[in-house]
Amino acid sequence: MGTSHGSKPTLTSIARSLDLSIATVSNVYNHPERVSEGLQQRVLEAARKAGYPGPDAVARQFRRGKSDTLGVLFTDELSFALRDPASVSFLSGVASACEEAGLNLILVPAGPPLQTNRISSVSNAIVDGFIIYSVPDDDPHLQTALNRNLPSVVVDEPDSAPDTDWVGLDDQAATFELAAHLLAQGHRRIGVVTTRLGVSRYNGPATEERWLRARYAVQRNRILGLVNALAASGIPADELVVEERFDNSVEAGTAGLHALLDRRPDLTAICCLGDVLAIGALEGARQRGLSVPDDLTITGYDDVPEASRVGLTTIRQPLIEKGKIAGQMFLTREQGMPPRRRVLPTSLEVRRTSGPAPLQG
Amino acid sequence: MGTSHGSKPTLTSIARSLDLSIATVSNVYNHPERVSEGLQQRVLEAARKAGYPGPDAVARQFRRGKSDTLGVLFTDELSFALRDPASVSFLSGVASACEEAGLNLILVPAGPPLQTNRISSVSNAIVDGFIIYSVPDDDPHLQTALNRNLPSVVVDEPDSAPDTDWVGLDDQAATFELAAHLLAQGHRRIGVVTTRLGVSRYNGPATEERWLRARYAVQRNRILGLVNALAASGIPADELVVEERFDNSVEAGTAGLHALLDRRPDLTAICCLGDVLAIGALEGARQRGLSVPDDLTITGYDDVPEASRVGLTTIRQPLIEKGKIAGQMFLTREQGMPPRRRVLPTSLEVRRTSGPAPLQG
DNA sequence: CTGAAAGCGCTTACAG
DNA sequence: CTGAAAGCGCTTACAG
Repeated sequence: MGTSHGSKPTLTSIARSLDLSIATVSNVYNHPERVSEGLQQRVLEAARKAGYPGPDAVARQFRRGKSDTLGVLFTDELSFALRDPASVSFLSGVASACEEAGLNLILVPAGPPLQTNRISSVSNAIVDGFIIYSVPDDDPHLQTALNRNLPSVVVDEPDSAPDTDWVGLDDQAATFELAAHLLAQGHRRIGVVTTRLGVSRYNGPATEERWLRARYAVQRNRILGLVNALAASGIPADELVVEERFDNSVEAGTAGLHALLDRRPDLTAICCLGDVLAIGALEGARQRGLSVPDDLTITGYDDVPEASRVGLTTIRQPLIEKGKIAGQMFLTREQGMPPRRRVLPTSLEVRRTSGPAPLQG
Repeated sequence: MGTSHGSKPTLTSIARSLDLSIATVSNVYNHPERVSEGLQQRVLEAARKAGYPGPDAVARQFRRGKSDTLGVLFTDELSFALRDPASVSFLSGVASACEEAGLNLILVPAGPPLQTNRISSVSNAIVDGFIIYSVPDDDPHLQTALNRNLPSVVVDEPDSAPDTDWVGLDDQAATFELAAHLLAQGHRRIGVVTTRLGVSRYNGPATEERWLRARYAVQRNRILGLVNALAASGIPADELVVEERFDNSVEAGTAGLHALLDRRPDLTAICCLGDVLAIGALEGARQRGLSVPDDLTITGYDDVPEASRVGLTTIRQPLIEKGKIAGQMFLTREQGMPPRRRVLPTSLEVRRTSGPAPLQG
């Protein structure tokens, strides 16, 4: 294309070459109805010849004061978040809402810890607002995002962020329902595989003290729900064996199951606090020659697409819907509106990986 | 936070309140080493009090001329792309590369057709360059992106875009290998389930004429590879039965398998041109009471994570790696460099869903 | 170590 | 239907 003689074409250079005002050229792109047909054609033609791709995006948004872009803040490395089908389904819902509204979507990793006055990704992202997805309590990036004073909605965690909209689940109630199901099936010795409870890498048993102080509200509430249900049946909290894995991966689920069963071979049910972990646990059971659910019950959480295909008993949450709602909350937020709080329904999906507790050998 | 008396704080307002130049305040954020410790503290303190979140992102990037943001252009609705684990793995690789380089990632849907001089998402996105992911030949959004004269890399399709880097596979060679495997196992009557060959919604049989003209290079080349291999064994092209589905989903795979088998119950192998379709086809076989691979061989393409878990015979491509390479190509592109072309290796993964052709009944 | 000045490219009232 | 002018908030040489 006929670019390249001289400097980059701009609105100004096009206007000058046609002996028009820059306002008119701008109008051709922004308000074509204000410009006569003939002039429009002349301008577009000149632009084409000059290799002018239309108004510069940054300058435009600078002037207009908005970017038509929504930021999604992930706690984790992006590449990790994208390996978790639950996050991906959520994101897909956000994307639907964005597309309808003509918004672009920018993925912002919380990434490495902040330096005090260095400009981070979160500060640097050009967005009209944030969706903050599942971030630990007191995350510094969360603060940074909130400081920008843009309309934001928090998803899942932290469970109370001041002055922002929130959408998430009642995790305690949901796991209570799961526990009730397991108890009804005769399970008494239950193990839990959870993802990280703290921000630094740790894999191993999690004491009650540890999970009670977990910086991730979701995991904390899920375990709490389980414990409360057991307590209601007279099973003390320290009966619940919890194994923690930093990563949320299939491999972590397999490893978690082995760790649990090595420690307590008498467990009859393993509750994984995410489907990906559960799928890994299923593989672990296979490796040990245990048949599911006859020898061992395994459950998940989230109901990702693969869960139904492998027959996983799990707690369903409306992942895509959650993303759509988060997007909508952003779109409908208005100045001075009080923060909204939206609790989404969950349901227990009983499938093939859970069954009655085996009789004691 | 103590905002809200008067207008939004800016670099200028902070500078004025401290009786400093704006350059100094800017330096506190951008070049702290140029400012004395004491002054830094004073400025940061004043900023905190005023609720100033640091230099405005748009203004900053406007001035600097770069946005530290990479755009990924998807052909499809974003929400669809995110439902395809192959795209997601790819994206995850791109994200890795971006994170290392401190880039943000913006997801740009090609979305609805362009109006001539209206500003589209692609024009409006604030990015330093594009990764163009699997877009049909002659896509107008591709043109728009390329017109911006930003460093861009095309992934998979179209297979020849002028003046841009490209990364993808040798799809013909890859499917040739697959066909050779099937032929060796005695398969002669082979069906194909492909995703869309054109841009408008169509589900049904695809004639040779149709797939030869497919606007999606990937599908075209995969089918061509199959046909060539069959031809080499004396099986004419029109022996290959191709069923097309617009969506790339599990459901489409199931429907595709049924359509194929309703039409030609004597098929012994079904090649799905994507793993998600193959997973759906597996379900279809189950519904028909066919045992895989004894009654029917089913194969996929891509080797997404779930493929190995269900034992799917498939062609493996390095999805995450592909994303990383695309990101790296963008990062390492330099002015005046000739376009680079990177062909990634594929390999046939023989697993449990393929086997010898059943003897004729 | 700190400051005065230019200017990035555009859109938007407003006037004619 | 077209144009002159202001100004969005910042960073960067450059000078002192």
